[in-house]
Amino acid sequence: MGKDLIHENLAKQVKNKMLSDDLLFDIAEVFKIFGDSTRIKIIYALKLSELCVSDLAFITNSSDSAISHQLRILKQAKLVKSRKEGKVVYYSLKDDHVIKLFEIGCEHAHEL
Amino acid sequence: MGKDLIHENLAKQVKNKMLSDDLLFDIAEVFKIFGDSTRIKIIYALKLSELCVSDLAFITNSSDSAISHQLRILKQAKLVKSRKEGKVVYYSLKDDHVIKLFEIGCEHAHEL
DNA sequence: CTCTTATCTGAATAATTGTTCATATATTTA
DNA sequence: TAAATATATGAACAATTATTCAGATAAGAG
Repeated sequence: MGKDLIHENLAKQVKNKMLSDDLLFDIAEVFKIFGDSTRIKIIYALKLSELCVSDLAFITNSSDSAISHQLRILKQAKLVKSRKEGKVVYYSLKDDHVIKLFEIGCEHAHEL
Repeated sequence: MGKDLIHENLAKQVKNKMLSDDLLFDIAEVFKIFGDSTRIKIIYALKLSELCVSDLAFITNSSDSAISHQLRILKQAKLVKSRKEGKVVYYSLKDDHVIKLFEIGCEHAHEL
């Protein structure tokens, strides 16, 4: 027999309706990407304009290296895309989802 | 003189338009809360129904203690609220912002 | 070709964080 | 009052992660 459940029926019903662990994990992963100050700064900056690594380093007061690392993470998460022009790599937001997510997070933060 | 900037005007313009560090930090904090599998499971479960600690522990296959810790974090972040009825504490989502954020994150995760 | 510049990368470090375990608090029941 | 139950809490531990530093690529300039 299982543990005593206070609201057995309700709890089992909810458990049956739960999304798959894989999907829930992926959802958490998306949010994790947004959950870092440096990356949020990058996202907000890219919301304003396409920018290269050293621009972003200047804008966010970070090192080129730190920004490059974070851009790799953002790119792997398919939140930004890049194009190369000579020595310079230009980054921009991949789609409107990113902007929507940012804006709703922003609204919530305002309501603190 | 400052560092050489590749796109001096553009970078300075964007930097001037940046949100305050405090606000950007708060935005990142909101997302950080969503960026954990256990908490995402809790949020999704509470989207379906008001639930108590042990219900959530059962639903998420976690210990009561782990859930209690996470609920404290969610409550401090003003994402959930609680009411006490005897020995039992019932948790629910605080507002629709939480649901909206979850759903957009969900959409993006689907598009992987 | 050589030098400089822009970006990237890997390893090391420091800091943060989620879970567990033991225990505490609060409330109901016997 | 004493026992049982639901939840909360603090410390310790393990795992993850962001940054730095040194150095590696890649591309243009001289």
